[in-house]
Amino acid sequence: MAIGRPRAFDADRALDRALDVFWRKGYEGATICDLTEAMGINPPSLYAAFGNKEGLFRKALDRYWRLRTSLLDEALAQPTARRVAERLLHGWAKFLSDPCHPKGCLTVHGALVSGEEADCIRGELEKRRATSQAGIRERLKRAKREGDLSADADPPALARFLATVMEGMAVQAASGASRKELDRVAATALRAFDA
Amino acid sequence: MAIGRPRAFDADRALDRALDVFWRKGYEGATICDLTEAMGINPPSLYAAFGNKEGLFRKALDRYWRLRTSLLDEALAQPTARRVAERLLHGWAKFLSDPCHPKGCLTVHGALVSGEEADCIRGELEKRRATSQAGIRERLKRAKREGDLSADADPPALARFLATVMEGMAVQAASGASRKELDRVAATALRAFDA
DNA sequence: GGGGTTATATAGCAAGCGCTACAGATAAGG
DNA sequence: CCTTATCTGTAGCGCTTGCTATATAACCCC
Repeated sequence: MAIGRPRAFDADRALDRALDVFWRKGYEGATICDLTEAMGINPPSLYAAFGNKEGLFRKALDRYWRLRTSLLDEALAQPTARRVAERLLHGWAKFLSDPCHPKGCLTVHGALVSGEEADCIRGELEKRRATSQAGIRERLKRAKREGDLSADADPPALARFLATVMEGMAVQAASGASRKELDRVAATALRAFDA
Repeated sequence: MAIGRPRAFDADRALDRALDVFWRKGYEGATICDLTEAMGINPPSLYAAFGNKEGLFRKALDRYWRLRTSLLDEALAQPTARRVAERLLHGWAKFLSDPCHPKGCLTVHGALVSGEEADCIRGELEKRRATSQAGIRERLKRAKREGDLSADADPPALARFLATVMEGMAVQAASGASRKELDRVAATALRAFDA
């Protein structure tokens, strides 16, 4: 055990609470007061454990990203491009409307608008979304090489399309769209694969 | 001419400047200082002319909405559902990447995240996006009645799909997507109509 | 020119922001 | 026990926010 007075809260649990607040309010919308209240601690404990607001956000983002990445990986592991797209969009619909956590997508919420001080956060989120899109693109390239995607298909364009639909679905979810409505959007988008 | 000292600035021009700031920074990201600087006036002039920050935003939003509505109306006036969707998405791609104004869509930017005080703004923007979607839906219903949309088509689902793609495109545009990339997304989305 | 009315510029308010100094509390090592 | 090290709670710092009190300037009507 480390020397000194031990911390009186569970850092992982506190991080989950912080993620919930950021998820609902965005990076700038979440105040230190909101966060400490949700985490059940006082400001000095927060700063001692996580550095500052940006550090806390980055650690919470890592937790969020694990959720999102597992979703993505599961989809990319499907055997065909069509199955990948299906799993991606319908899994996303389920995720966005899951009652266990706030509606919408943290990276989309936080990435759009900000005062100047949050520019680096916006950059970070943009980077992560680009990474996701690149993962889909590479998977579709492979599908084309393997022949389960037609020879005249355009993997980068398809990947961007899927990423765009997912981002749009996040906006819809944040505006109150239901699971059923999101699934219908997903099904409609998938028709672009059948054409 | 009204009695009293005349105002020394053009309210319409000032409103355009304010719109530009809100468009780039969002409702909360735009400070009174940003706004007054861009508008070339001092705070008391702003408050005398527009009430408060929220009032200024609503008036700027009305200007923005005129741009967006004219785009929508032009698309909805096309003779067939397919042509409507084409015009909608490609017009939107052009709009989002127009170098004459900031990238992205004001209603999407402002609508996602906020501190509590901006809740009513978020509600207003949600309402406007819902209105747009409803306009598309009604046009597609008409197309179905008129027979240029197949009998098994689902106008509400198609309208939601189009709105979702448009919102996703706004996110992409805000993240730096080019006109060409957005047009390719639009083209891919349109394949859902051909299926 | 004087009175009334409205805009302007300066300057600063109260409130909320992210963050921290400080003192007290709780542990380990001696 | 005392010392050292770390965490906790209170209280408040400096700064920015949206907004405004006040005094002055510019216009119309008489």
